[in-house]
Amino acid sequence: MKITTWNVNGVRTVRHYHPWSSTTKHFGAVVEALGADILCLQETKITRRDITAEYGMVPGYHAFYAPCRDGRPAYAGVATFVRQTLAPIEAEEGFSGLLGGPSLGCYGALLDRFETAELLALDREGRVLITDHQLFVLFNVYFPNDASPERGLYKQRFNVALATRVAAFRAAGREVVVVGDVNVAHRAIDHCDPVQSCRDRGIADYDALPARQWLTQWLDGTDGDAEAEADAGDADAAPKPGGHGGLVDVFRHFHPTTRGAYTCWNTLKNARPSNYGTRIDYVLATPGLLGAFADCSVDADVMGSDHCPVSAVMG
DNA sequence: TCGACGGATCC
DNA sequence: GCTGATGCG
DNA sequence: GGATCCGTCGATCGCATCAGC
Repeated sequence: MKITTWNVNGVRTVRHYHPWSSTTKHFGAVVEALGADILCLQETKITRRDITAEYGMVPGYHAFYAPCRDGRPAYAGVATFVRQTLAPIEAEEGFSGLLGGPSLGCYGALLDRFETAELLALDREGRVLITDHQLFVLFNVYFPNDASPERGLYKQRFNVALATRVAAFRAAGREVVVVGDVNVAHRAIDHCDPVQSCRDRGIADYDALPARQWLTQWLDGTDGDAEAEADAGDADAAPKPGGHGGLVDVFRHFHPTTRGAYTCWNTLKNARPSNYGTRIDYVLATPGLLGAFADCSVDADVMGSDHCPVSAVMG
């Protein structure tokens, strides 16, 4: 089974580009050509009104959309396509449970630690879809960009809130996969020019950026969510299935030293031909699932966006 | 990224 | 319809 | 003096939408 994540920068534009520009006229053909069993798209930039049959009824797949709900039609939005032969048990739009529609439960400390108004503000930009695939719960996430200080703060709050929901599933014994555009180049190896990045961000060390520190802590399992804190007092306890111990960056697990494996290139700088990019799109999984994965790859030959797809194969 | 520019260094 | 501006990354 | 190197700085694109004509 193949899981693919791709920030498409507009779901209605991908079919115009290589490798399907000349042969592919229909969005469904692009989905089929990608060959994923579960396809997670970010930055769909489409409103519910504009989801025509071409985008909403893809042959062979169930389609789930979470558009931006704050009034901006061309902003953010995620979509998950699941091959009908492995239909999810249930799907949830957003992560807060406050957007209405079906719910997967398992909110843990979320509503205790966040005011409803803030949760809604974090969840109404169309950044999260959750699907239950029995073996695991899948989060399709478009994490916020932190270009301005205000958005940096928003990103930090979003990260904590989302991690809290993930932790709630894990505390209930569920395995979890989180895929999407994390908008963080985790380590220096994930950045084409770490020195320039430090200059741009006004930091002395590459790891000093708050979003990078947060990702490190999330992967280490020391991100301070409520369930993790509860477990911390029980240090001798053996790790339980779906329990803590962080998340695994599946690409780095299989390719720990590969350099230049970037997933995003700045269009302003025409940076893709020279591979002047960053690795900010990830497949993250609970350690209990690691044995189920066979590989994870960066599909840099697929054009049509400033990002390329990342695929993980199970079984 | 690219180019332009300025300062430091070398012979 | 076309054009230019805007918001976003 | 003249050539070269290195660090810094600034400009750059593409998509979706909307206002105005």
